[in-house]
Amino acid sequence: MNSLRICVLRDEPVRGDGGFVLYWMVAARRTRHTFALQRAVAIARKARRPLLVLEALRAGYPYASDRLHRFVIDGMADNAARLRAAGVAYHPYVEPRPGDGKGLVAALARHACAVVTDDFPAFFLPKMLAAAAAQVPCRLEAVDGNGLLPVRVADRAFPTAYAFRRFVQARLAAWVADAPAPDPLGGPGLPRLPGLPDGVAERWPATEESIDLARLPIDHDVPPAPIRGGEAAARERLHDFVAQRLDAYDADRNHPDRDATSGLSPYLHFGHVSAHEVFAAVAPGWAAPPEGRRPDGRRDGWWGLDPSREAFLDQLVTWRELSFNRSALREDAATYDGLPPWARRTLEAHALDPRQHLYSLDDLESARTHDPLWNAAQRQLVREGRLHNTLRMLWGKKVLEWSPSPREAFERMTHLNDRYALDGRDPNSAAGIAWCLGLFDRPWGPERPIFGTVRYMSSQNTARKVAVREYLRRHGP
DNA sequence: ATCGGCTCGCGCAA
DNA sequence: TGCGCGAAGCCGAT
Repeated sequence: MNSLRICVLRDEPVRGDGGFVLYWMVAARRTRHTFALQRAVAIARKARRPLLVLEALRAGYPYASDRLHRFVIDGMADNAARLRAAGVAYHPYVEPRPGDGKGLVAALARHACAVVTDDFPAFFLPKMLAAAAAQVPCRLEAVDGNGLLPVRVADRAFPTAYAFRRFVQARLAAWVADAPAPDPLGGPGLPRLPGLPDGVAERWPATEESIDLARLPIDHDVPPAPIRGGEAAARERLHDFVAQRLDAYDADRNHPDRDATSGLSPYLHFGHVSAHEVFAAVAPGWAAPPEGRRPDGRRDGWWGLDPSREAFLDQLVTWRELSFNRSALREDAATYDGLPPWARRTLEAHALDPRQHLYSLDDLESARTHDPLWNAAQRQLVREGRLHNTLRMLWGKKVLEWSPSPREAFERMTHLNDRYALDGRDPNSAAGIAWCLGLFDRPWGPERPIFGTVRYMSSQNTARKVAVREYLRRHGP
């Protein structure tokens, strides 16, 4: 495991007299293909101490809802089964009320040889980690298992996919070779942990899969999504995609009426599957581009694979990792102010243009606009927790067109996506939205009202280019 | 049906 | 300094 993956937040020797090594799982919520768990196991083996995995879910984080909670708790059931079978202590904890979990990590860390956790460059996790670092009295490491490349491998954020592709193409082969262990729990067993430190289980009791979400102070107006979360569902989804849909990905992925996308985004977001495992399933044995291929930033043919695999890997590697790189290196990544200067310039020059349709956030949230295709997209987001890629672009463009200002449009899109999308609050998802306002894109003439030179899209043209009849029917009122 | 122009910033070649 | 090129577009001319 490359040292760029490990961020030492508290640099102390591993305590020989600790009761266990603590892995505080917050982002890579899985037991396979995970650098963080692998690191925690390695420290525990060397110290000959048990491992304790704490998987926590707060109640008071932004947008906490039945939907997001259900998905994470599904994953906890998988992790519980796997870890308990491997003889590793596992403590799943869902906060009953905001703040109740305060002190749990510190209470465990007092007895720990060292603490390992996940490094995730977005949402409230960096702040939570910084706060925890002040409470943990022993060695604390945050492990970056987000992507094929460590998120901090570059020292700058890239402005375009083209520029990032050049960078990735020159380095990817080496990083692909440095993959996490498929099963970090394999090999010699660890000593068993006799029990949690006194008082911990009483004050912070373990959560059951059957927990009653209705009793939690979270947003009950966003019901669970129609898909199950967790590592097992993620793996099933991955293998189903590779077997059933990958071959037609290039031809079908942009067509809302065809069931052609991978649907892996929510699982990647919650760490129920790793980018490495997805990569290995899609491009088994891939080690390097064809002989003599230059890292020129071009998309086609670089991998030496068929067009469908190349198209999917461009999503998984170029676009996803571009957004993680941006999220880790730019403080303003998740804000309107983080848009490229040309885009802000042109949007603000048109901020006061008259709007033909001006909707309130409530109109948008309730899918009450004059545009049936947009309403269908919004209903898919609200009902299913996802939004087809092709329509997400159109969806965002129209939020810009129908909002009082570009800044307000950005806030609304972020709100709707973070609240309803299972993969909201993720760098990749956030970049997909910001793209609608010019991020990673280029200007396109002619200059238009509201958009300026930001790329324009119309529902009419979208419906002309791709079939949406079935989509409109399925996501009708 | 296809084509060019619209427009900006970059990386590289010269 | 010039040039080619880029997430998925749009529109009008041919």
